[in-house]
Amino acid sequence: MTQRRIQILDAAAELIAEKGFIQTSVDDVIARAGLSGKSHFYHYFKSKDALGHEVLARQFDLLGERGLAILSESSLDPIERLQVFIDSVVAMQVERGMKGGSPFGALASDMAEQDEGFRVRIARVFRGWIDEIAGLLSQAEDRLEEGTDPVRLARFIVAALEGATTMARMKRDVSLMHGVASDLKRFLTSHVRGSVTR
Amino acid sequence: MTQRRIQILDAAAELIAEKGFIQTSVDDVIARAGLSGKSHFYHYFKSKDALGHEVLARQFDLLGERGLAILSESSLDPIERLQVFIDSVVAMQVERGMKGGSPFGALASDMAEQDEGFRVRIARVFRGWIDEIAGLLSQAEDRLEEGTDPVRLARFIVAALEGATTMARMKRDVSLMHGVASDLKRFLTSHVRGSVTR
DNA sequence: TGCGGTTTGGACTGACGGGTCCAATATTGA
DNA sequence: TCAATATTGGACCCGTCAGTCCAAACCGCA
Repeated sequence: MTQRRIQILDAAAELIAEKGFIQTSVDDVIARAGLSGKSHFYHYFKSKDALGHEVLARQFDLLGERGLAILSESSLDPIERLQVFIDSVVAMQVERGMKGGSPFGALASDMAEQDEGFRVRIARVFRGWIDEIAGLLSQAEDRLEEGTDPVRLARFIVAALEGATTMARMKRDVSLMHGVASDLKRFLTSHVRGSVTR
Repeated sequence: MTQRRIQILDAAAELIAEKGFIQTSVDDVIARAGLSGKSHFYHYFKSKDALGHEVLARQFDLLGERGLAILSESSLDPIERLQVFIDSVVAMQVERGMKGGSPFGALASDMAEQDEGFRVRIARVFRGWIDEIAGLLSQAEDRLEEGTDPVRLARFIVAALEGATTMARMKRDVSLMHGVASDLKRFLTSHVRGSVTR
């Protein structure tokens, strides 16, 4: 029951990451999940869109968990944690062989165009990450250079990661991903008081 | 003849920017371009994919022109030009009311998934921008901080702009776009010798 | 063994989209 | 003016896909 739902969600997540939402047919999902018969699928999900929304929500949870695990690793100070976090986003993308969807943007960019509900949902996901990172930066606020706005810096970090992932995906270029990430970390430290900017 | 082709290309570019490539049907294009009858369309284009490729190439040319006009504005020094350029990317996105596709990435991210040819083409487009910007940075190499790699910096700039556009589109947030752009300019100047980093 | 319900398979429907075809209409040139 | 050629309109074909429906298989359970 719930078992099966998860099976379907996993299969769908994979396919959506590979081909995009529109390009993924319900039949594809069924095949990948190893069910046969559509009624089976429609027994668990109201519609393809409903599935999409759930995949997105789930993806967010999974990334959130993974991100949170790092972002709350208390043996490191907030700034270091953030750096490890950036590396882990890179690692996730490399893992997928540069093929998979970005953190969420590209994965879901066609979803966003599909209906307004998706767009709002994706926007919320971005917001979630930004908030998490901004929270971490705030923790280290006393170490930040005068006038550094945590939210703004968080936005920049997420934007750069998002863009790097999209570009790396298009160019199938792992080194690009690494390059941007390390520049980003340097950018981050340049906002930290007393650290050597280069 | 060529006139009509351009009409079709313009219509298609609009629609693709709004809805994505897959979501745009040939009938949509025909309606927007004011033709009636499909044969008319197929008289000018071999297939929908062929149209897509041409739109992409054209978009690149148009952006290239616009970008080049700024990037070669000789009354400003290279670094200033680059800053104006960043602003103009922002302006383009704001113009489209945060709806349109990013410089190209999101606009075409579903294209990329559609067929390998698109992906390669989009990758080339990114490369074009990076090369242009890197060239400009090289011109000012003597003013850059020791050890700054123009290509790498150029990649970072393009990635950040790309990501900012995607995020801004999802969140329908103009200020995000501006924020990232100004942070990016600050990042840029931090690589220029003797400039005040903040 | 036989009766209730649930799970499963897969045929089917209807809409939509890409692409073709051909007939009608304009356009050219002699 | 007339025929040959280029342009136009739109009906049509075919494949795909979301979503429905029903019949068969499978389950307890008596």
